[in-house]
Amino acid sequence: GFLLDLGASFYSLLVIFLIHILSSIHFRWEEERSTDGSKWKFLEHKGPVLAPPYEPLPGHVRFFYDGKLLRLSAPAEEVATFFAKMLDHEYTTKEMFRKNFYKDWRKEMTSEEKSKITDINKCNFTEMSEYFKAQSEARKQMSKDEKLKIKEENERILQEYGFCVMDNHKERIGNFRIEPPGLFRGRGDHPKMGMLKRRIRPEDIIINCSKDSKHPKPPQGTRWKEVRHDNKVTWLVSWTENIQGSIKYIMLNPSSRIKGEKDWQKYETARRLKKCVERLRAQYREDWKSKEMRVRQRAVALYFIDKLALRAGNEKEEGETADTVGCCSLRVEHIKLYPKMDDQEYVVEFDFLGKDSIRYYNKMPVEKRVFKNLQLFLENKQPEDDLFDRLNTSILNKHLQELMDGLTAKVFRTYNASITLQQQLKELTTDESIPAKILSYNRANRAVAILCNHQRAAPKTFEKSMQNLQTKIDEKQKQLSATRKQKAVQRIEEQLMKLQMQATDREENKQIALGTSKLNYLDPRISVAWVKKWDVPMEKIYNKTQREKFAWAIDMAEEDYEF
DNA sequence: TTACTGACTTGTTCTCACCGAT
DNA sequence: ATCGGTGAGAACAAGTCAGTAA
Repeated sequence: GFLLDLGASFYSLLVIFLIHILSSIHFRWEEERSTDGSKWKFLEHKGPVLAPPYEPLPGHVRFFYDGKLLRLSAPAEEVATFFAKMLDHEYTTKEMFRKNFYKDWRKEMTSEEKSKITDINKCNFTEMSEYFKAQSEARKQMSKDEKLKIKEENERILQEYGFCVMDNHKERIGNFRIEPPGLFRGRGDHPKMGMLKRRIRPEDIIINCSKDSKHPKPPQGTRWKEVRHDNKVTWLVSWTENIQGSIKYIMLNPSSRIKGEKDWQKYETARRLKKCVERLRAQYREDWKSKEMRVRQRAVALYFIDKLALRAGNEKEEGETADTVGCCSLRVEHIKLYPKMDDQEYVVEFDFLGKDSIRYYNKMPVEKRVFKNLQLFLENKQPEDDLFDRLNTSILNKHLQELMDGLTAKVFRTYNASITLQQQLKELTTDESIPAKILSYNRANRAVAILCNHQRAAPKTFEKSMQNLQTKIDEKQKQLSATRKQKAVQRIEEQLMKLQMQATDREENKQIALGTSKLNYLDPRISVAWVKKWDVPMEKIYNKTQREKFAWAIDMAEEDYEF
């Protein structure tokens, strides 16, 4: 037995070794990964591109306070220009925005300015605003030559700062420019809107690279805050932002090995969930009956996360951010229970602001047991109380971790999104023309976007662009009826059909955003397999950037791939 | 147990270059 | 040559989740 074991393990080792060699030739995302948690061995880069220094306004651009001309000091003027640039936005009229801006602006004023400027409503920024509008107009009017110059300069900067070397590969960096100073906007009803986002100096910046690399140089006469060599993290540059006090990073582009591998891993975790999801579902249904309140809450929350693809819902510090919630942080005021609604029983109505203050509104019939539990959770509570008062994301994720290695709340979103795409593609695709297939693909993608509540405001140009398409369709139809020759008829019919598909697609997509799910939730191998199976050109599904991001999947997946 | 930090993913919206129509 | 619509990419905000300190 011992010898047999030895023999068997020798052969399996050999096989693993051979596979390893073969794959390392073709797939850099399958190169050796270390087990000690280090993310790289060698990292060299040129550091960030800093925001350009402030250029004072020309003398003829004036600022008026209470109708009188007032010359501002450079620091006060700079902050004033941030406001002036936003004058056309609705939010500069919001009380909170103006209040926060004014408070931070005053900090930049000289004592003389402070004593003169006492009321933001008496400030007149219109000349500044007009000046910036004229500037951007002038930029548009530049000659071809001038534009080319700028383009070449940008390209040069990209070549110099936009790449790094990580281990044996030259990799594209994601955001190598430091965010310029400006006024913080925030999304939704944000308590900090209008605050000054300060300029980031070299002294604020931490550089991360390997010891044996050529370290990036700070600009003449300055120094970095720190240069460290931490290969347990993937970022190249970091700094602390002053609005929330959080850390911002410069990291690699999604096309990089390190991001691609992580992405792959994410979908592999979701596929492992697929294998045990029925067991987990049986488990939480059982837990609805538990005698422990915390277990029941956990089970109902998990049911929502699974069924409705809700986010986990961490607690947030009050007053620091917009008031938004996810599953675990739902409050009593966010749901309504209807024992009967129309012809359905036990309906739960959800109405709350989720991530980015996007509204989530849904009515869903639930099982009686869930309904009864929800009634129980609501007992003796005020609207602003937590629905799940015995639960938070940490408790939930610890529980999930016990059920499956690597399982967290967000894996359910990935799993449900990907499995939905696969099912929908199977259901919707028919062996018709390419445009018809693409419509089917987009419809499958749409089903996922709806599940994940990826809405968008209908584009401003929507009606117009629908009209344009319709005009084209009408013309094509006329052209068709005017054509006699068989060959030509067929060609025009095809063109017409393509336009009609496009119109349907656009119409159905009016308020749905496909991008987020495509980029973050759908296992790209499903799409790659579909493309191969139905002979659809890859470019119809993924543009250049997406093909780069999903290069690993394009290489890996064959037409028989199953999520 | 809770608070807090750090690293990383996910999200919307803005901007601008490109391209076809006029 | 110019114009306007459009898609891609940039910008940057806002989540998730693990780890550590209090």
